[in-house]
Amino acid sequence: MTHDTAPETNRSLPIALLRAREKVMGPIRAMLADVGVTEQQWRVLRVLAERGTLDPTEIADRSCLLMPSLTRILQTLTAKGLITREAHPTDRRRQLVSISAAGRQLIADNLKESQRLNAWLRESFGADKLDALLDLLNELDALDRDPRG
Amino acid sequence: MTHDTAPETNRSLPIALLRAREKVMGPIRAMLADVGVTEQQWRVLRVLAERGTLDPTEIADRSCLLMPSLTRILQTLTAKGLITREAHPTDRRRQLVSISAAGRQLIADNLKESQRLNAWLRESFGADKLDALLDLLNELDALDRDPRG
DNA sequence: AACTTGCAATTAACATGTTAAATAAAGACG
DNA sequence: CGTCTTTATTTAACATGTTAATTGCAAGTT
Repeated sequence: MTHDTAPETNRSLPIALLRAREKVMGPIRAMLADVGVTEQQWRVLRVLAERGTLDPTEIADRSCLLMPSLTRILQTLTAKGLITREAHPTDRRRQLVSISAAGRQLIADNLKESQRLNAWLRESFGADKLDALLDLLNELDALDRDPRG
Repeated sequence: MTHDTAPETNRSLPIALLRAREKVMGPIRAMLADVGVTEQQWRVLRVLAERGTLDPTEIADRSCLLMPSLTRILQTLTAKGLITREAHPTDRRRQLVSISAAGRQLIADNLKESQRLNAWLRESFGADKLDALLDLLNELDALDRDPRG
């Protein structure tokens, strides 16, 4: 039975990544839903809390969002009062985005639960396996050559 | 410096999964864009080609899509002539969905390129690491307990 | 200065993700 | 048989993903 078919979805990396992500994100989304922010909004807030004031391009890069999505998200976060935006002093094309006090508070309010979920994952899945998985994923992401050769 | 912050996004599993998925999907999306189907439509077609006639609920499960998304995708695929839908013989709530000849042809047309991309990944990333990664992802997905304990 | 090129951010258009509610039909049950 | 509960699918509403086009500004060139 070696006829020419596509690989089983079980061994398909894209789908395996999708399923794994769904497994991990479910509880996090549930937590965030209570506070009224989405997963992506949470990512943006965390990046801003970690790195301080940034321009949208760098936020997009660090939070793994495309610019069009980020544009809308920044509008939403501004409307919610969780971030502030100011003009760049020397380059009028750019903006500078910062997290607000309310934004920091939102993160603080959810930090413990977030850590609890992380801890559960580490225990449940195994710290060694989790680290191995993170290493493999980061290595995969580091592959920079294009598959068109 | 052990002040209480969220973990760096570098070691955040959700983001690592997202980045890895993006790395893998980029080339695949490029291939599919030439044919005019999206990644999700491609997943549905592949599941139908693998397993034959299925009802939407099982398609959703196997292709990792939510029912509302699948509803729209099935409409699109029907309009494109890539699938056919018929009423379930005994249960009028359900449908039976099958891939059409044109759908099979589309898969056949892209199978070689799809396999080439897979082969590139195996070589570039390493067959051993790829298998280890898939195993870890599947194990993670198999965790079924809820983190609310 | 006028022109060209490049970059940052937005907008547009369409597809999907996500949750909740609505529909319709099957099953259970008194 | 009629009612209640469950199941399969769809619809609604809003947020994001994705690609292409657009706008406003910066920088380089002649």
